Formats: sequence, C-alpha cells, structure tokens
Amino acid sequence: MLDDTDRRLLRQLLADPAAATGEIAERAGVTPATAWRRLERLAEQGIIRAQEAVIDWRALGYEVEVSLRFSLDKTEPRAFDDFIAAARGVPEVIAIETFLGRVDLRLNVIARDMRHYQEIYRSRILTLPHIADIEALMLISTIKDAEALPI
Amino acid sequence: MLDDTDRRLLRQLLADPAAATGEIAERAGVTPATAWRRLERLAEQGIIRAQEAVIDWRALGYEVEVSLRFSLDKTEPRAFDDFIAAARGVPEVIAIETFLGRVDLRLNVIARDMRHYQEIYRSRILTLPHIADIEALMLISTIKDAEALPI
DNA sequence: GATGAAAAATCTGTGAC
DNA sequence: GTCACAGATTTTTCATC
Repeated sequence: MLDDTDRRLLRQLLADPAAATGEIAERAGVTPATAWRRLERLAEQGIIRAQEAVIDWRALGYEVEVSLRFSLDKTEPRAFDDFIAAARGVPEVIAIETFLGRVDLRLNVIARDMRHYQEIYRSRILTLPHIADIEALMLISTIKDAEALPI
Repeated sequence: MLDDTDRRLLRQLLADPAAATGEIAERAGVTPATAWRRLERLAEQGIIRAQEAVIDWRALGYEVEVSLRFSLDKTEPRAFDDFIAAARGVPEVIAIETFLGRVDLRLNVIARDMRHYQEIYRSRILTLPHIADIEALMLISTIKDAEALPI
C-alpha cells in the first residue's frame, strides 16, 4: 500500500504541512516532481484528506474550551440525527464526535470566559433536543504532535 | 482586534484551506496583496496557528479509534509529566488532551483492528505510569465543520 | 497605517525521456 | 524516477489614499 518513500513524504508533510512540495521532496530525498505525483496519488486515495487551517481560539479571545459528554434519550429513534443537526447550528460548538457505548456524543464548546460559557450552556446547550445526561470537562491543553507515529 | 475583512478572510480560509491566497482574496472581496498581508499578520499574531495535513488513518488501514480517559495517581507530583512524556512515545497515540477536574487526561489511540487494539492496550497503555483509573470509548465519527462559527 | 497595481521570485503541474 | 519548462502563484516593491 505505502512504500518507504510514501511514508517519508507523509512524515515530512505532517511535520511541516505548509512547506512547499519542493521542500518536502528534498527532506524526503526525492525530486519535486516525484514528491508531487506521489502526494497527488495519496490525496486521490483519500489517505491525505485535506489541508486544514488551525485557528487559535484563545488568541481570538475565547479563553474557555469545554468538552461535554451527552447521553441521549434511547426511546427516541431520531434523537441522534436531531441532536447533531441542532448542535451544528450552534456557533460555539467547534467539534462533534460520536461514540459506541454508554456515552453517545461529545461536543467541544468554546466561550470567551466562564460567564459567557454559563450563558451558552443555558441558552444553547441545555436546549438541545433529547438529552438524557450531560457531563462537562474543562479542557486545559491539547498536545497534537506525537513524537512517534505509526507510519 | 479583528475587523470585518479579517473575519471574512478567516471564514474563507476555514471553508477552503487549500485554496490559493488569490482565490481567498477574491471570495473575501479584496485584492491578493491585501489578503496576503492580512493573513500573514494573523499568522504572526498566532490567530492562524498552522496549516495542518489531515491524514485518514482508516484509509491507511487503522480501522479502530478509541478515546481513553485517565485518572492519575494524586499522591505522585510527577504523575502528569511522567505520563505525558511516556504517552508521547507511543506511536498509536495520536492525540493527548489535559483537563481540569476528576478526569485528568484523554488519549486518542488508533489500531488496525480490535485484536491489534487489545495488544496495544495491554502492552503500551496499561504500562503507562501512575494510572489510577481508565475508561474507554470507541470513536465512531468526527464532525468538524460546524455550519456556523463564532467569527 | 493600510491599500492596490504591477514586477520579481518562487512554486506547481505536465510532457518528454 | 528524473529533467526541463510553461503557467500559475506568492511575495516584494512602490506609488497612493
């Protein structure tokens, strides 16, 4: 599926996604044209999904990020779809994850400060449909760069 | 802090991060030079943290992703640092988050299948230092694009 | 202090080998 | 997989508001 060159290219791409293809090529030890063609193929195969712009909400004045766990009402078959559709409409919800098991869903919510968070929580979160139970955790930090990766 | 033009540029960038600056400029209704200067400034200010390459682990044969919650041993002051340092060394750990409260930490772990996951869990996770308690949730999907954003 | 137009430098993507 | 090249894009400069 992936040979060693692909793996080197992927590692370089993860290490410095904004780098020009030529840069990545050099670091991976191939010519730019080769790097370009291989990265193109990896994107076609869906292995490289997309480039994503990461915004630092803290720098924009959103000091609080909370991870909320939800259990939904199991008697309502449309609970999942309704809940997700509603959650997507809340601007302060920046991520939605679904799970197998007791906990059905997790939302990440950002707010300017704790006061603002309380406001969002009451007006936008508690009003989401089919909630059976909620648990909140305040997020302190996210460490994204593993030293080692499985590629 | 941000004026309306910055906000438009940010929205366009989030909507299509791979687009050329000229494209983003046009969609935001400014010239490429202006777009470039403003995006540069936003990056300097740390508001645009980085471009990130998103890898589809599933397409690479990692079918299982699990979110693990840890409580650590509160009698050991170095528990946090030790645990994080060790977790960063595990290739299958692709994200680390820290929290305020009863749950101290969350790791996202990927594996080829459930058998492989069991193997990693026993040999690489249970051997991490200072664990008091673990809870696992199997991740089904992640929805990243909120329809509305707070910018 | 920021903008737009245009030039210069750099990068992307393609065809031939 | 490499090399060379045309076209596109990024980044700088400079005059202007």
